[in-house]
Amino acid sequence: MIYRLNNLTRTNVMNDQYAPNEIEKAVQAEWLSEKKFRVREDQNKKKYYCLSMFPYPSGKLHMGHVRNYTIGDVLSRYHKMRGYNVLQPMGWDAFGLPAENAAIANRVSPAKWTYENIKYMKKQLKSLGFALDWSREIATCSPVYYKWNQWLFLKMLEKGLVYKKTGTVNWDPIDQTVLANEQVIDGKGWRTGATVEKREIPMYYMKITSYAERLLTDLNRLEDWPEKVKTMQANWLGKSQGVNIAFKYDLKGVSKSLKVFTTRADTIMGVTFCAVAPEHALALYAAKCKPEISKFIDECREGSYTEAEMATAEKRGIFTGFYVEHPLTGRQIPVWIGNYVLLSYGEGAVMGVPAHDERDFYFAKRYSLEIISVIDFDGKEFSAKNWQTWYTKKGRCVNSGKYNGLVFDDAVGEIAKDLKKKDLGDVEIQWRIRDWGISRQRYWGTPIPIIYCDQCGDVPVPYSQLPVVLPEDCFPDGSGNPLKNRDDFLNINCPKCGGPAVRETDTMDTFVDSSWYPLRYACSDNADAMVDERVSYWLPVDQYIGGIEHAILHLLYSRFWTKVMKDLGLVSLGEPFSKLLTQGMVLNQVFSRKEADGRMLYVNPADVELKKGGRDGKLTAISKLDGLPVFSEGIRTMSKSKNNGVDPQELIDKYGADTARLFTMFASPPEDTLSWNADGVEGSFRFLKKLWKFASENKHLVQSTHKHTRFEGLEPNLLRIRHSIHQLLRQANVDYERKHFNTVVSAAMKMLNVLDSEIKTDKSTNNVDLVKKEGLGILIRVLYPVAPHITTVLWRILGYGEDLTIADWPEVDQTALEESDVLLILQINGKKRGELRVPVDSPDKIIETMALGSPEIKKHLEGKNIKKIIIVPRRIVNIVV
RNA sequence: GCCCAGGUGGCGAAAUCGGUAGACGCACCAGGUUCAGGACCUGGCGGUGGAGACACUGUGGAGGUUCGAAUCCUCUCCUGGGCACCA
Repeated sequence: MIYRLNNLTRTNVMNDQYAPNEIEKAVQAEWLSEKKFRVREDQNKKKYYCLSMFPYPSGKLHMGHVRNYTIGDVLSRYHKMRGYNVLQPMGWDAFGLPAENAAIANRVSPAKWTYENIKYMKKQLKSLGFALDWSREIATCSPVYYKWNQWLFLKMLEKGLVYKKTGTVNWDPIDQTVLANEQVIDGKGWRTGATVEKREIPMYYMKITSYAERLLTDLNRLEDWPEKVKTMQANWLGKSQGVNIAFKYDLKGVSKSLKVFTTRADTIMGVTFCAVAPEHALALYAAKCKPEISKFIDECREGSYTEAEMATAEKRGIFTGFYVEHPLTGRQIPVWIGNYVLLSYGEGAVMGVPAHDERDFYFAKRYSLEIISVIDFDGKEFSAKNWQTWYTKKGRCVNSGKYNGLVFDDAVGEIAKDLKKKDLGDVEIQWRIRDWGISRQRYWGTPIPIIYCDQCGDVPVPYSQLPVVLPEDCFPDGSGNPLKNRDDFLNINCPKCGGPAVRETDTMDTFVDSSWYPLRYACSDNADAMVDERVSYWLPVDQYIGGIEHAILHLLYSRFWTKVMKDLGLVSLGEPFSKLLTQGMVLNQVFSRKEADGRMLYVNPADVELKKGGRDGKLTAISKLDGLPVFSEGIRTMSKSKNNGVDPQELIDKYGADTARLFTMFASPPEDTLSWNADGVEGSFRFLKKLWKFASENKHLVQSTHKHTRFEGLEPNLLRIRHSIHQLLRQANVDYERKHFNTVVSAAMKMLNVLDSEIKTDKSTNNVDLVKKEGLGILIRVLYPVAPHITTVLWRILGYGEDLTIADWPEVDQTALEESDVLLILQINGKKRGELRVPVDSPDKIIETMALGSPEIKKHLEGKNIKKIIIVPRRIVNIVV
């Protein structure tokens, strides 16, 4: 039977116990049938676009989702009550690797797996009662969505913002396939165990580097972004001013130069070697005649290419046999190949100054290269034996000829000037960020709209032929992209010459999908354009909410795409997100075991039992599934790959959505990391039960008290109660604004405590009812954004009003906050020694006298001289002795 | 390795500003209530000493600034996030 909210008669439901599942079904049914959260543009209202990062449809919701979407829902409902026109949409980041992994594991097509997951997770989201406008739902794997990925790709290609070059990937030599970083474990392929190699393949790139300056300066416009995120992005962009320097050399009689970039040109006289990346042309040339160099380069190819890997790997090198000429001294400088030099940073070469760079120092020590100190640190002794952290500090030049005595800025200036005169260098701005490689050698993604023709080369798919539709019935098996075997997809006539041609089989990075979905929600029903005028009403997003793990990549790519769309005249928007809330990760234990075939097995913590074993009583973890031991890997963010997610369904089934939401909000402030532990749920459930009981015991109130709202002549205890309620309301307001929902919940709990226990002791008078009615009305509204179902029912049944979703937010009554006296803390030397209640605004002189006269203070003052007395108004009297 | 955060009772946490550390909950303990309960009520609850009033001590660790520090500064340890193909 479907429970209808309007069928709940005013008396009988309140006689029952709190039954969350029935209440929630009824309330949700009404929200659905009345389309409560569907919104349209309304120029008369302030808009509030509240967006939570859309989920990857991995199968089930996990607690991270519940947390994320509850935060968004709380903010949406709060702002709606504050009078905003609120848009809160939802959709699916539906392309990606896990669908292919599922296909490998279960022989189900990624499409089927994805759509089934979406269906289930949508049901879960609905059961949590989020105020979502489902009419705008999008899934990035749908052709009506990804068509516009392809469309914009082609536009960017026209503008020169997309280009092709080679890039490095992880190559599994056995499966003959490209691996994601996640699929490389300790340098080995996840399925084959083969040592992974770096391989250069052609890829498409988006020119994010030409937007670097704007991405950096516009960070200043993002006033309501966390500082930490802006810092991380600025560091990622990595603007640095330095000097590019050319080291000349002769190759078979041809004069060439090795170009390096340095931020420490002041140390140029300390250069004792140069190092190039293993893929550098000079290295490859050297390898031609020396097999040991060739072998070294091959060894460098082993392992994945991630920055973390490169930075932690042992620094190794080999001499190329070449020398280059120092641009200022003319000295011959040996050129080495270094496994720590990145081809993609600058031109793949660095100058080595072992005395003032830690990495160069250890490299020089290892290969017995010369170490020359050229910086003086206020006379501190330099030693070529052991590294000191101060060697990298800036100081005055020494051992540097004409530059001796110059400080950093002057030295760099002079050196750059001299290099420029010789045409061997100049000051230069360098960025850390690299162009965005978007090609993926995978099936489940947006097809890149390019056709290869023997006659015409790379030909863009004509706009009229978009979208290039991805066949949905492929089954990846882990050994490469199945599109390569789909002749119906592959073979096509060249749009230019009409001759036989083949399609590109690479698909796009899924970060492309998520770079513009916030815009699409404004106009998801428009089949004829990527965006339309509704975007200018809803965007920018007023509040974006998502995990801190997206602080850099997703948010940066999204900012980049928005700027590109602006430059293409599609939107007038400069930045997509006005305010950002970065949710802390939800963590849980990770348990794993290495299987006999070398693969990692992850066991969900719910399936792990901790047993005290052996004589030492040590805890061992046993998998309940097979009775065998598993090992703790510590606590990590909940993820599918580590199998440590917690399915919220059990919680919802047992306690209801309101409790799940309330508990999640109460557990900690949104920005904090949260280690999952469901122990406190009972308390949240108990609170809602207590609220229900209190309301049902007092259901007579609302009808019985007459409408007047005058609170004059209240008894002192009732004045105190009103004081507490309004103080708590004020606190809750502050906490809603600063998004500390845990203390909003505790304010609501305190309100109920105040109303329940303090009034209980009084005889019921008209005044008591008046104060209770007001207090409960405030409590219901304060709690509504967090626990919308129970409050919706109480609001209507108690007769406060029909529709809580649009009720007015309660106002703080300033007169209720007035106080006649205040409690001061008495301290001696900052240590609490007593308390003193004084009338508000007592003069300092009187407070002083009273404080000195208090018995506790007298006792502690014996035999001591008072030096001074500090009075902090309304707080503290500190006597310094 | 580099960049960014965070460390407060047995546990989650609170403390808009540098001004009573531990609000609000969980767990636990004591008592009550109930035929029963995955129910409810009352009280206690950082540590040490003390019968008690109370005293000392206490916000990862070590220093510092201040009348006063969880909060500011320096160093250090630990934990988490990111490091460009997980999303």
